[in-house]
Amino acid sequence: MPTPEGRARNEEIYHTAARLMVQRGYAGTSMGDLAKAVGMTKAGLYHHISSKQDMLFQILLYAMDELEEKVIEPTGGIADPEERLREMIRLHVCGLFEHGLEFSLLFQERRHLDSDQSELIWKKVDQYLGLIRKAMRELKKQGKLRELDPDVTARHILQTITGIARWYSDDAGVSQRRLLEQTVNFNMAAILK
Amino acid sequence: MPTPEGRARNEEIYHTAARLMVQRGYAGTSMGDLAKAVGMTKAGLYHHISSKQDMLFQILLYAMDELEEKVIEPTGGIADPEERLREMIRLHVCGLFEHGLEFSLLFQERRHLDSDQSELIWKKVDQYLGLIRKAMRELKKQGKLRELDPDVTARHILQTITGIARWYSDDAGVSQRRLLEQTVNFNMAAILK
DNA sequence: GTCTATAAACGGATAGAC
DNA sequence: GTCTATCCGTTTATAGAC
Repeated sequence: MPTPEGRARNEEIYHTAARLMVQRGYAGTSMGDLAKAVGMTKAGLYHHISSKQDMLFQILLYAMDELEEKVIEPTGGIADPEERLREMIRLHVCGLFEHGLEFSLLFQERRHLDSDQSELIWKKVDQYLGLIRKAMRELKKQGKLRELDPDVTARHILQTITGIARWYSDDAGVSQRRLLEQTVNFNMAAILK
Repeated sequence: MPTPEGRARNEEIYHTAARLMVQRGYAGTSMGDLAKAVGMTKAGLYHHISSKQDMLFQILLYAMDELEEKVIEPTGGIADPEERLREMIRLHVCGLFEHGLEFSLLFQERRHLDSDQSELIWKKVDQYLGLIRKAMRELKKQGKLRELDPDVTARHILQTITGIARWYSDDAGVSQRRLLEQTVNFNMAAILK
C-alpha cells in the first residue's frame, strides 16, 4: 500500500526521529535505530536527509513552527492578558498530547547544532518567553500581578509545561483533561494577586 | 603538586563527569571527553571507575544522598507544613548553586542503567515527591491549600526547581538570591489559598 | 527509492610497560 | 596511578547495483 495522497515518507521519518530523540536524546538515538523504526536501512534514510545534525535542525524548525501555529497565532488576538496567557498555557499543553509539540523539548539538544543554527532556534524560544513576559507586563498595569521577576517567572511557567513531556505517560494515573486544568490553574495562581 | 589531604582524585572525576553529563547528556559525553577534562587518558580513568554505566549509577547515588543530607534531613523536624515546604524549596535551590544538587537532573538518564539500579533511583525520587505531597496533605487539613491534584502539583514544583539547572547561568541577569526568593514565592503562591 | 556492501571515524574497554 | 598501544564493536555516511 503506497501512501495515497502523497503524504510524504519524509514526514514519517522526521516524526519518528523526533519521538525517538525525545525518549533517548539526540546522541542516544542512532541512525540504525531510526532506520529500523521506520522499516528501512540506514542507506535508504540518507536518500531523505542530508545528515543527522541537519535532521535535528529541521525537526527543531518544525517544532517551533508548530508552536507558532498551534499556540501563538490562535492567541495573538486575545485582548485580555489574563485570558490570553491562560489560553496559551492551555493550547501548549493540549499540543503536547495532540500535535508534535513535545518535540520542542529537543531544543535542549541545540548544543549539537552549528552555532548559527542554534542561535536561530534560541531566538524563537526567547520570542515565546517574551510573549509570556508581555502578558505579565499588561497584567501588572491592571494591578492584577503579584510582585515578581518576569524573566524568572516566564521560565518557571514554561518549565511546568514542557516538563510534562518528560514525566507524563498515559498510565500516569491522571487524565489529560485533569492535567491540562491543573497546569493552567497552578501557573495562574502563582502569578495573580 | 599532589593533592595534600588525600582529597581523592576519584571525587574530581565523578564531579567532572556529572558536570559534563548535565550539559551534554550521558550518551553525548564520551570517556575521551571526560579524560581530557580531568587531564588524563582514557586508560588512566579506568583505574578509578569500572565502567561508564557504573559511573552514572554512582553519580546518581551521590546526588540522591546529597538531596537527603542537604534538603530532606534539615527540614524533617519542621512541624508547620507551610514552613517545611518553603524551606525544602529554599534549600534545594540553594543546593543547586553550592553543592552538587544539579546532578539530580541526571535521574532522567536512568534509562541507561540496569533495571534494578534504575528502580532504586526512581524509588528515591518518588520518596522526595512524596514529601512534597505530604506537606500538601497537611496544608489541606489546615484549610490553607487550594483545590489541586497532589501528584501533578508535586511534579510541577519539582520541575520549577530542577529546571533552574537547565537554564540558569551566572550571566543570566538574575542574582542567585533573587532567583531563590522568586522560586519559593512562585510555588507557594501557586498552592496556597 | 531502496538495497548490499563498505569506508572512515569514534566509542568503550583492556594489556602491559613504567 | 598513569601512560602508550591496541582490540573490537558501533556509528555516521557514501558507493554503486537494482
